[in-house]
Amino acid sequence: MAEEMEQWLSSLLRLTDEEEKMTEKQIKIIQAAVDIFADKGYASTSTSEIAQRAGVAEGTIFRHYKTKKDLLLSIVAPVMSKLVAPFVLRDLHQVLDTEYEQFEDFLRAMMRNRLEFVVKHAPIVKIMLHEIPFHPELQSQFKEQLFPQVGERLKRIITHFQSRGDLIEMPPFALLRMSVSAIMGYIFTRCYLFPEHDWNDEEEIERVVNFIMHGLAPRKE
Amino acid sequence: MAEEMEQWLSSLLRLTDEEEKMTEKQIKIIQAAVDIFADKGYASTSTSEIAQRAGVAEGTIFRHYKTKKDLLLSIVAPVMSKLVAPFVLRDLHQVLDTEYEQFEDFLRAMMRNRLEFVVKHAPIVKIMLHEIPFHPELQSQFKEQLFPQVGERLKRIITHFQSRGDLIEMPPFALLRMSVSAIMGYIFTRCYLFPEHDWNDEEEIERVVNFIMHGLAPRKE
DNA sequence: CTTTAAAGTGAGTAATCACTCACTAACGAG
DNA sequence: CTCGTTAGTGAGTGATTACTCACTTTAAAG
Repeated sequence: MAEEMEQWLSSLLRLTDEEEKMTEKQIKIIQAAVDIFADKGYASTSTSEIAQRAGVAEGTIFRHYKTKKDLLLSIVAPVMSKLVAPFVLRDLHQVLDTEYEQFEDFLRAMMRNRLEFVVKHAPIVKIMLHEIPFHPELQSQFKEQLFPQVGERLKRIITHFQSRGDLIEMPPFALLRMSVSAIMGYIFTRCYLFPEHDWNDEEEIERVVNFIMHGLAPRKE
Repeated sequence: MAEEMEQWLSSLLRLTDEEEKMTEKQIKIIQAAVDIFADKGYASTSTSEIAQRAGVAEGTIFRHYKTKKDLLLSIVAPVMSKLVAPFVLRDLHQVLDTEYEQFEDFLRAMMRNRLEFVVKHAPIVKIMLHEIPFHPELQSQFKEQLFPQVGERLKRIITHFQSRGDLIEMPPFALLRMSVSAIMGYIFTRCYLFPEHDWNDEEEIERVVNFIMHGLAPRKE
């Protein structure tokens, strides 16, 4: 448990330096693993296939990663942290509680930012989504570490705008859920359902933001 | 291909009679498979484990299902069809193009109806969501058979209310996407993210419907 | 150059995999 | 009762699995 916590903290802290002190072959291994995991799923990918694709002996994989699951976690855990990093880092300049004058500015920035991230790391995010339900280590990282912090933080932001009269009276969790649904709905459709479609991101972001703003505005009269 | 089509049609037609001419042991096999598939995922479930949980010899599984994948498909395919059946059956009395006077009545009915279905078949829907990306047979059933029909049908419904001036001017696909996002967002949160939470479905449905109606209403002034 | 530790190798291993097959049991039709 | 078909069995099979280990190669420091 202490080891997991340490691992998670370290992966959070090194946000910039990726593939830092990795061997050439180790990078090849990661690339091959990401490719095949995303394509066939973790459980039906064999270490021999990864080694083959990476142009490496099978033993080399186990020199760097104790087990196959270790390889998976070393791929997924950092991205999982980074995916929610903007919500958990207190001193991040981009998204701070009071930085945005209007809720819609906050929404726009957040949606642009996270969409960009998912587009960039699409295969790993796909692996993440598929494997979280089956690996207790990832589940606990999500349910115990990430969600409470992120949820609390977002709830405070929403309550802020709500108390200003910008949002309808409603339990903050429900407001949060509907906002996130609308945003994730687009990101998911855009990146996983129809990645080939010729999307106009700015236009769609505007639509979603307007949808949320009108849908959650205080009811007039 | 013809065989698949036949299989899919037949599974669509027998909407009522489930476990019709199944042996006791065959039912046990299906139940065990659903349990373990939902729990550990298809790929990391062994046929021997299914047999053990079902209290059956391993050979019995292969008497009824040619392969392990055959077992999966016989579980997932029918539910996949039924999940979208209300949208594809032309003569279904519950949800017809012109039956609902208001768009919000349509939304309410649809959301209630599909939520009930997902609650009822939660484990199989979970299996479905996880396995669709990795099995071309399921993918094609979704992308080529189900989605075009359902999408077209829903688009027509939306266009209908749009032309009446009930919905904002916007590409129907975008309207559809945002409506579905909001609805699925709740169903997903309710059934998979926090199934333990004490949900008040009627209240939440009302929230989501209002969210959609206000978010997609024609802009005043 | 020498030393040393880490990186890389690939044959080997026990376990497990999906699946087969020769066989028995059950059971309704004639 | 007899026959034929289907349901059910479980030991057996070859392939594949994640992982090990004794070994070689690489490379940087002294």
